[in-house]
Amino acid sequence: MTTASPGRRERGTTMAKRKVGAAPTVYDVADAAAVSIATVSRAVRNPESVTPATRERVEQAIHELGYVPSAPARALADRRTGAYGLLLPGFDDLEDAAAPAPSDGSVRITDDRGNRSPIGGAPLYYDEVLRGAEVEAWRHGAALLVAVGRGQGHDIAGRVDGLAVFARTMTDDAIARVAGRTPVVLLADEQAARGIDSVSVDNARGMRALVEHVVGELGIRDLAYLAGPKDSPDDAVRRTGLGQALAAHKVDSRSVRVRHGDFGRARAAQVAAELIAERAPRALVCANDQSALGALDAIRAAGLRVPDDIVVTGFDGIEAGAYATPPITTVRQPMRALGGAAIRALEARIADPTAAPQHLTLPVEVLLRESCPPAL
Amino acid sequence: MTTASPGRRERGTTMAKRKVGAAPTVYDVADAAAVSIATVSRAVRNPESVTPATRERVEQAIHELGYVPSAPARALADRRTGAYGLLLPGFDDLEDAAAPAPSDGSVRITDDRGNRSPIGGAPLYYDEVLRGAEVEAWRHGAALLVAVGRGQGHDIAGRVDGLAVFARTMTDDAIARVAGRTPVVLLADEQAARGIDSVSVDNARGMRALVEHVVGELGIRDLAYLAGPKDSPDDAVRRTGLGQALAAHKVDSRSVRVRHGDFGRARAAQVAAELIAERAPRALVCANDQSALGALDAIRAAGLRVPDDIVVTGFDGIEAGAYATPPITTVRQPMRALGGAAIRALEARIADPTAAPQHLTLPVEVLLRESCPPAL
DNA sequence: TTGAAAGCGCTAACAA
DNA sequence: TTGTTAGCGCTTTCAA
Repeated sequence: MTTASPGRRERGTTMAKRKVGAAPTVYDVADAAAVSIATVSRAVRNPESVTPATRERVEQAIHELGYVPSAPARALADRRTGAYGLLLPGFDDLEDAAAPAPSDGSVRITDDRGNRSPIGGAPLYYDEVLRGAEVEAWRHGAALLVAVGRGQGHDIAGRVDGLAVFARTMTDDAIARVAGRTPVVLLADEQAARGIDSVSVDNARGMRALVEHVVGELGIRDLAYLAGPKDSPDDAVRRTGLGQALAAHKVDSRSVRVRHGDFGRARAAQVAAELIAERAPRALVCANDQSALGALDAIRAAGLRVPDDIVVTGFDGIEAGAYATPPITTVRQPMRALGGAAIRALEARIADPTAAPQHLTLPVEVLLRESCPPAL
Repeated sequence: MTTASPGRRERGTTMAKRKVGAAPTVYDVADAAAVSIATVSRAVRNPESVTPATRERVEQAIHELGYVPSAPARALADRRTGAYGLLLPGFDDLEDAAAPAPSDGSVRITDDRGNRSPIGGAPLYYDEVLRGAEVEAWRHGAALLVAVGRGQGHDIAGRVDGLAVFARTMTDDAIARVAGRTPVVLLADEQAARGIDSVSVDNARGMRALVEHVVGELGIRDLAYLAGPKDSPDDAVRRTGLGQALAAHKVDSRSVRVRHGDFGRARAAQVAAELIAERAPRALVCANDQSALGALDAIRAAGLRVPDDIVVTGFDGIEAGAYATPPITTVRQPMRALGGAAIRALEARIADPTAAPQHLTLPVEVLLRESCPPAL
């Protein structure tokens, strides 16, 4: 090292020249305000700890230089990043962001009749959770890092003070590893009996309340259930709620025909059509809204009316359900609240690392819409 | 400072005891593998630069300790954070994430008939952009930080290597300030004539192609336009496209009645009803999908059929449009691609800070659905 | 109230 | 190939 190397020592001198183009640092502010870097730090973090005059000078310098504190430097010194991570499940169609295809003036025209390019309902759900989490993080002065699950989740573990992970986006193993290093909260995982904090939604009670409405209020006892995939935990808990409602009203659960779909609209339409061909139930309870949309298709195709001939219910509260014809009665999940609660759980865990694992269950809400008749 | 202070010097000794509970660092790995911290760093960053034997030992130690590099430390040394920021517009209803309302066993039942609790279509749009951005960031080994616009955007400027900002989420002033410190790309801002990079979508051409289909292919010359708010830039460019299509087919644009809505479904239904009461057009071109949904409501209420009596078109490609009855012909925005392109623009800007401002316009796609009859 | 200086965990010269 | 060491920009004792 020869001469003009701008080592830390030299930066403090009033003569130090700031490298042009580089972002201003505390040293630059300190120089400009003729104080030490410690004072700059104090003026920023704890304005009361410096005299008004000094504070004024520092603020002035900060403004003139356009100084913004370096988050990494702060994080290193603080030993906390001030950021939380949210790990979303990945979908299979993540490739199309790659195609830049700049405009050459032509506009592609696609015949989408028959709905060949479906859009899932799931993204909206995650988006809402994300917003809830972001807002809550912001309230705590923290930022939110998002990642789409690619098994590991490892890559962002070193970037955050805590990680909220959606059920089934990481292997249990990977979760255990990460949880050993940083606080983790499991989202929407009702099976979360492990020693890890979790926040989920009361699927079972939601379905129970919905079906109790159909059976109790509407007096319908001839039901069918359009289920999700056989291995879906979500479907399982919803079905539990269904069973409870039936039991509460002394409806023999064996009288309820159950058919499995895949949570998708198209498959649901097929399954519902078969069910109706066999014999139309008075009410068709669907495991999710997408399935209910499919059921609507099948019922319409069969020349029957909703809710006059068949009452239909969904689950989730997706947008398309509200816009369907008729709008679908459903159970809305508290998506924003879920995201917010996840961040709060992380904060709590950081505040008390030794507390027993917390498992929070958020309440859902039944939304009555036109696919059910008004209470009799 | 007295004795056992684990200063940096001492950490390197083989006897250094790691503070329990704290995340392991390069020093811990170095101790365990009996190498220097530089070697650990090399083994991690550039495995080829160490001998296989050393690499093996280091990897072993890393695995045993569960070591994950500290992103802040890396960022500080590298002078880059390895993260990009995405600033989303905030909605007005951001407060409900606060209500935790833990389950007390009750489930609220709300009568939502008449769709009193609408969900906007916008979130899906942003969610898709977000995913596109996340995937692209991940491809580049970077993380994605999201923030919901609160005017400043200042808070995350120090956390990222570049910031993608949606139009109208920050004041021009704030953008200029941030842009002075870190690369910024404006999203979906077709007015972006400033010296800042931008990526937007070809709204005008999309609308033009859509209307050319209606006029040219379907031979409809009796149109009405259901516009958005009078001050909406999005609406303005779409209307430009409309005008171009009309001109191309020699339809007098004064013959096209224009009514302003607010991009929302309810208002659109009112406006469309008035329009129809006056005189039903053969085709109703709507400024966005939500408006088209409202138009559908009004047309149905008027006892008319779509597309037999009136052809309806939307814009955006939201999910609900595909699920409407009938499904709505629309222009789909390349949302994922938009997010991906934003990140790529940021990378390009970082690679060459002095290049002239880039303005990229992505092509859209027309989706023909049942609200338009098949080409004659 | 202010300043000096150590140290947060890592990278990258430079030396060996 | 490996080790030593000087920072990266900030916070925080400790002294003055």
